Amino acid sequence: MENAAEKAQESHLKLSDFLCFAIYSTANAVTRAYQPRLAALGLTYPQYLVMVVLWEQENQTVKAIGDKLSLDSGTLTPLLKRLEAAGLITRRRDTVDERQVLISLTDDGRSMRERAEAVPVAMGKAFGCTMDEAQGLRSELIAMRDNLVASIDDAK
Amino acid sequence: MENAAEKAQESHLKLSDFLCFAIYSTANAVTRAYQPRLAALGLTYPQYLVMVVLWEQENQTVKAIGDKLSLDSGTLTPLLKRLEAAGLITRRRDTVDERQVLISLTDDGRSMRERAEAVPVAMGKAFGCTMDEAQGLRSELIAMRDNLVASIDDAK
DNA sequence: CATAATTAAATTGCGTGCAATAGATATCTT
DNA sequence: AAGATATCTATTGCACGCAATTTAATTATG
Repeated sequence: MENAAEKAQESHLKLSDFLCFAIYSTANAVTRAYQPRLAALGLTYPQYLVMVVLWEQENQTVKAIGDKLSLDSGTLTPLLKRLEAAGLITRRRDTVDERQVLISLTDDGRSMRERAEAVPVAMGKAFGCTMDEAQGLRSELIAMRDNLVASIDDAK
Repeated sequence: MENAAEKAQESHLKLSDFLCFAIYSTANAVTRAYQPRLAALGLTYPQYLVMVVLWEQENQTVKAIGDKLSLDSGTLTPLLKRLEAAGLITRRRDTVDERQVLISLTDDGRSMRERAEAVPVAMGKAFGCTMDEAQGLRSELIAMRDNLVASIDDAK
């Protein structure tokens, strides 16, 4: 038989209670769920996110894309090279500030947007929740994410 | 100028994408936030999850751990080998059913639990939400994850 | 104006995730 | 009992994420 102290400890380390794990495993499921819907486009989920960002606004720097997606150049540089190799984007140095690399859409990349419209429709159904639930959940997650990010420097 | 149909598609596209992205970017932030808190233990976040599962119940098969964490042997086998190399677990074939590999804790792995108690406490603070909010969010995410997983086979 | 500090992107190295496959073992079917 | 089927783990290959470092270019500072 366990004593009270051990029970209290358990309540902290129970996997089933972990909000973190819920976020982690749901994110993995999101990536897996996107995969068959993106297969026709030949995109991975992170690549799709970059395309969404570029469909919203062309001609962005790597830095600007990274800020929007919270990804650094270590992740983006090879990913963008793959999108370039696939003929969807172009990469060129900014002539004004040569530290920067400007990412633009090719005609193929731009025209893919139409075919991509079906993806969020299918995913919306897959989530199986109402628009209101989705909005509520989204704003709670963003608030939590910002709290987490703010806490990281303190913990170092 | 866009017509009404295009606008409707766009707004629907953005909503569902943002929920997916909120989950995705929050999960990335979770991993980054755990990192400094797990550094003292020498664990990555997925490794920590495996240890939590084993602290709850010793002597589990790779399959059982994988079911609880929704990870397959392609992810777990190398991860478990690293935990073994770190002296935290042991791996041995089940003599009754030799397809299975049983994972157990070493004394070092078992005793790490005490030091790990501080981790969920620190993370709880980092999330910056009440227990009730966390529980509510957790159950919503799990429900959504299960919907997503169920939808994957349909989409293939 | 020189140089120190900052910024942007690329590179390196490591640890996931996961699809696809292989190999060994166990179970089912007839 | 024999062959087909299913299960479990390992392996291979690829694409992230991210810390740490490097290189090049820009800006700030004395």
